[in-house]
Amino acid sequence: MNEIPKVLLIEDEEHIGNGIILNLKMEGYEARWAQTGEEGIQEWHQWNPHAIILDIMLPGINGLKVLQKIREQDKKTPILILSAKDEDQDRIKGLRMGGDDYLPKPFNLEELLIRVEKMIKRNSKVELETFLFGDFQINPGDFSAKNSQGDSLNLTPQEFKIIEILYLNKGTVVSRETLLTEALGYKGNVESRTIDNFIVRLRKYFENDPKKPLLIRSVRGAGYIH
Amino acid sequence: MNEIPKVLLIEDEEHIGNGIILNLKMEGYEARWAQTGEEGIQEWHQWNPHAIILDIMLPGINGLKVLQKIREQDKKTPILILSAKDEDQDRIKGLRMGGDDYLPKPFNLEELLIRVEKMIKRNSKVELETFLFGDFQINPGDFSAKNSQGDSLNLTPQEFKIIEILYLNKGTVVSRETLLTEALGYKGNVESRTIDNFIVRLRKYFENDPKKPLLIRSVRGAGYIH
DNA sequence: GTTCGTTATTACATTTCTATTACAATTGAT
DNA sequence: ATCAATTGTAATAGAAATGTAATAACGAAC
Repeated sequence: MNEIPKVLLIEDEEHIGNGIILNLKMEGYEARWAQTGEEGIQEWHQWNPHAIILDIMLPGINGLKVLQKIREQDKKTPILILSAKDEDQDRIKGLRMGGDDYLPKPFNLEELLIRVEKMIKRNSKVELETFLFGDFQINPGDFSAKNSQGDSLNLTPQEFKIIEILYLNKGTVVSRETLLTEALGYKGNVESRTIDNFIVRLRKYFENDPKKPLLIRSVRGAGYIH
Repeated sequence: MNEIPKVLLIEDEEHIGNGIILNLKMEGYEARWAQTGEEGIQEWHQWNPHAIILDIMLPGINGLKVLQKIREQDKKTPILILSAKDEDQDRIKGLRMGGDDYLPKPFNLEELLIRVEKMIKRNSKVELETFLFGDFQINPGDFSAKNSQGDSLNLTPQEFKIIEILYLNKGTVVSRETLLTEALGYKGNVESRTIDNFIVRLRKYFENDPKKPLLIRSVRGAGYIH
């Protein structure tokens, strides 16, 4: 449910493809690689990526054809065109046919990544700021959390609020009472194990060893600290 | 927002400026020309254009400074950077600082115009084009939907509006309230199952297994996400 | 005004989340 | 080591959000 941006690369050359895919993944994208136009069209349709990097020079079906085919049905997904030719007319043709951006080969990898990032950003509403809790990236938009291993889970609203408060008070102890009143709109009766139970659950989610918690530690007589 | 798009050019060189302004006007834009950075910032502030073409090499205040200044206050208006230098690092710096596109001089005028057009288009989300929702092609003209199996159905206006909003917010959660107010001009009373009922119907249309929805998922406590 | 298709409301079922309870385990003071 | 206080945990009751059907209200076309 968490939306890591998905990027589809359509490129036939082995070493270029490997390099791009590797870097996309290092930037935190989900990346797939289609080595032919047909494969690319199929992946686009089935996988529905957030952005496409398309090499114009492909064996078999031509890159511009692929572009055309995709644009017939899908005007939205941004497409970055790669090409060995830097001729004005090629560039113009590519852009006219629905490419969103154009990068001539050889290209600078950093620039490619920036352009991909920009394409994706401008196409998706600005998301709420995610934050890091342990090695989980927390997304306040949909209460989802994802780590680098690809584990993914959805928090409930209350679970999220507790995490958020702990995060906002990182390094200082937060009392049960604060958590009860701030996270859940609570009135009296602080003598309950409600928060403890949430903490148990959250530790199961986020701690490597829930029995020896590192992220959410108890401070006897005071509360919890992150 | 059905006005003529306004384009601001910030460029010191006489003949280049004349050429661009002339062509922008021929394309049907309203175009203004600022010959210095200061003037450009002032025009941007007062005139509020839909897009800005900015030459990095300016006398007096530096072009990157102008970019920075504008971006401090305005993250949205697309800015196309012109530069005599085609160095990777300049390009990357310009993009990093908030430029939306980059065109090295000398540039092809037609390409400039296409890029400006694209910047403006993607910034104003007016879509009367068909779009893909799941494996259904949605046609905003008549609210019809078709998939590759040849199934075809007609949405009602409200159903379409909801689909459209979900589509335009792909990847982010849309609250019931938003759907209620945006899909139909709704006032109060968000405590209604109206939206849920629409969602039920839409899932029956579009989901393979409406009981395990993939296209329109619920996010408890938040809304729906596509 | 009647009919038909669409949208809104209501009531209730279902699912999921939260709060409570009872008790176990741990901690720190003595 | 013992004891009291505190924290951890499982089971489960209770609450809240969502799913769904039935039906009422509405509005356009006739």
